[in-house]
Amino acid sequence: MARTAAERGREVRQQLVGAARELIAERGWSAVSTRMLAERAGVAPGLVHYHFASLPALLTEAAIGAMRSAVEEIGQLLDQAGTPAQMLDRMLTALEVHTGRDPLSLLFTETYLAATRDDDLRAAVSGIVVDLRDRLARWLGGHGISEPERTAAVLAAAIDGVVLHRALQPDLTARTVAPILRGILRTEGERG
Amino acid sequence: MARTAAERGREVRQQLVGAARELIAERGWSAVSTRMLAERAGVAPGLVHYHFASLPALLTEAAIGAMRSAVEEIGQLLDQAGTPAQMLDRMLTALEVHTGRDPLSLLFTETYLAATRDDDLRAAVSGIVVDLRDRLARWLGGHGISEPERTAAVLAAAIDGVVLHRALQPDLTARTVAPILRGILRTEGERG
DNA sequence: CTCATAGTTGGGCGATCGCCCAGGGCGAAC
DNA sequence: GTTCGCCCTGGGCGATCGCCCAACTATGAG
Repeated sequence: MARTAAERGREVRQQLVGAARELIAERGWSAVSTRMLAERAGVAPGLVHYHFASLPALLTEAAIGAMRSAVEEIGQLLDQAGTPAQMLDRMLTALEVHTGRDPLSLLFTETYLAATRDDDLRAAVSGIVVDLRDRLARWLGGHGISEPERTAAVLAAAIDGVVLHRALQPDLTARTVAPILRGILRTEGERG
Repeated sequence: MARTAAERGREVRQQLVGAARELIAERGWSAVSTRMLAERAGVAPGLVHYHFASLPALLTEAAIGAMRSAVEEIGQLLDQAGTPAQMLDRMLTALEVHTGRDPLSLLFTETYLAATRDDDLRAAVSGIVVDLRDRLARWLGGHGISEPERTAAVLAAAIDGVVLHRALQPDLTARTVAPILRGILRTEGERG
């Protein structure tokens, strides 16, 4: 088949993925319908099931893709940071954009929840989280933090928790959280 | 009206609330239907709209009630704990029951998300979280912890984050988390 | 006993759901 | 110029949705 038609096809597919990311955040994972997706993407309703095997398949692809991109961004942030305290500050500053009610935050939390009800999604999300945790642990270990694996796990969870709470408590800013959360990072010499 | 009939009515209403708590956790907030609720509660479908103004009203009452009970339990836990470290241990031990995929954990996270899309629910949830945060802050302040308000906010968020992550990472046990999270608790003398 | 009232029943309303599919458009291959 | 194959259209399928309501039961008040 032709370049142009195939290209338009790819573009439609990508627009559906983008619409899915928006709508999962706006309405919630299980409240997204095929017709809503088509309208948001500006395409005919039938196209959803042409490009994707099912509605869950589209939602899963959209969510997993977004999570992979986010982990990649955090990975770059790690490479640029010098000290652990600086890393935490940059991480929280980057998080400042996410009010907890922004599309990306909500998409992530929705995906966590949906993953508890879908085996394929759970495996994919779990893999991504483990990947991030391991990268974070390696970085922490290389910068003198004791118990890097457990610290990385708790730090990742705490940050997600802050985003979750921030949706309801807007005063939970990076500036507020950073000094407290820094207590998690203990160097080898210190004693907790 | 009679005692017995009124009592049976109250009982039916309570069974619907209980069914709502189960089903929100199992299927997700927006995937709970009136017919599912009636079947789970063992009552006729029409009763849902006899006892409750709407489906969201039932879900909201169920979720808010569960959250209030949980906060009350944590309050009692605070009264019984001696030192901050002991309090954290007891809190995490109590949390051990919640695998992150248990009904209560999922109900809470579903409620957080639903609250971002419903003003009434958001106001109610926000009030409960603030209440818990304040009680925790008062306790921390009274036990020599510096910056009790911010510490309480971060601690509450971190614990919710751990529960969220535990749904996908079962190895995130209380034993693993406690020593790291303890770093958040700094006494007045210490320097972060 | 009669009436009023609260609780209950089960089906019906229009709308929407996921998914499907017959058929049209259209550039590439030959 | 004909054929092929991919992309796309839009309506239809049965099921389910939230909500409603006329009719029925049961029980305390008069």
